[in-house]
Amino acid sequence: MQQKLREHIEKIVPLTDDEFAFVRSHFTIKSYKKREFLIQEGKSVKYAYFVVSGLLMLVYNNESGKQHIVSFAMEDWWESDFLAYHTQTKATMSLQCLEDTDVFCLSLEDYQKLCAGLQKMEHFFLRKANAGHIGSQQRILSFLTSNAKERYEQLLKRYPSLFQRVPKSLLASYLGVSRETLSRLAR
Amino acid sequence: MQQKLREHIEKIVPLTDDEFAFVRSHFTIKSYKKREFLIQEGKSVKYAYFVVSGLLMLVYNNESGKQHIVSFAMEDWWESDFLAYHTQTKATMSLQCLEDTDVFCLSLEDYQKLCAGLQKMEHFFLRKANAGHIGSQQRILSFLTSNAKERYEQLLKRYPSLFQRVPKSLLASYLGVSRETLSRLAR
DNA sequence: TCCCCTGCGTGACAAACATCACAATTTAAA
DNA sequence: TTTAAATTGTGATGTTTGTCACGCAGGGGA
Repeated sequence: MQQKLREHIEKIVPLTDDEFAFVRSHFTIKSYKKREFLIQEGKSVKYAYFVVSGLLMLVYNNESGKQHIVSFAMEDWWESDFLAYHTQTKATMSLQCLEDTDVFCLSLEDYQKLCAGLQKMEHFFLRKANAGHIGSQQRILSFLTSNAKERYEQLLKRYPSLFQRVPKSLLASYLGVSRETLSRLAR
Repeated sequence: MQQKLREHIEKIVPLTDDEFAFVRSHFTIKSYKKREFLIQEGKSVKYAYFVVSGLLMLVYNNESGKQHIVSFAMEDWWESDFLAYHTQTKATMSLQCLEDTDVFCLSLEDYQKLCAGLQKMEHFFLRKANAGHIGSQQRILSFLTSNAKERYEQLLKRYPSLFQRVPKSLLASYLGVSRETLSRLAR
């Protein structure tokens, strides 16, 4: 499990054993069962999470109780309600397990200590944040340029494994269409 | 003009005069006229830009020539085709002036030198990247949760000045609706 | 001055999509 | 095993939005 984290970081910045020991000391490990919540709307957000195995969804529930999936987080992804995390405010979104999931947890304080104590890690997180920003912008672009069917096909192409792992109704909620429409598209 | 850049950075990390001189030495200044391009689709992306004054739009043109606005960049914003910039590939988007605009330009090489030479600046860019990521995620959320009219009202509320500064057809293109639909909504 | 281009509004119609209702099937829990 | 809940497909219908067409007003350049 440690190894997973180390390999992930070392794709961007190589670490000595001592450095990794330092990094490692800032994280805690937790395991969650399917349907459990890592973050609940309205509560404070203690951690950012690195997914070792399993699958999470980041969900926003609007006033009328409709759920909108902002993101799926699979193996090797970082996830949190980052707005609430960084500003230390209450979560507006929830982070929930779609499968049994193992994560590394990083508190904001440890995140800051880690960045301050090891420039490599600040660099690592900068790269991750840039990638996250770019990824979100691509998703915006797909909303601007593509209709439901095209967005569905893009998702299918990019994350084929999702179609085995999550119900179609959740994919619809990620794509921004009703489950009925998605069902009719997938033909 | 220098002062603008310094104040912007110092909102996040305080700098000594020497440090700012070091920072400053990595940037060049350019001025563009309305309708000029800072980045053109298909060409390489030399710089990330910090907007001192004026207004830019980041645009994606699809195969059929329809234009989609990914982002407006006003005073104090950083903008580029960040995917092409960071990966040193050809631009898939264009960055164009909507008003006469003054910018600081930062090449990727200078960006890397700046981050490596002054941890404060790596920290600064990390904060900016996180903010950018969070901002994009909010925009995704507005696509998921809101119809055209609601997105229009959110934009109106958040960036009221845009309505004086850019034609409605471009706002439509940012919101992901046709200019006709926007025209009918705004009543 | 005249003219052309841009921006904006609006009517008519078509396409995309949401919603409601119901049924069939699969999955999970008791 | 039995029962309840979750998942999926599909028809009918209404709403939202896009597309095409047209007219009008204002501003800048020849």
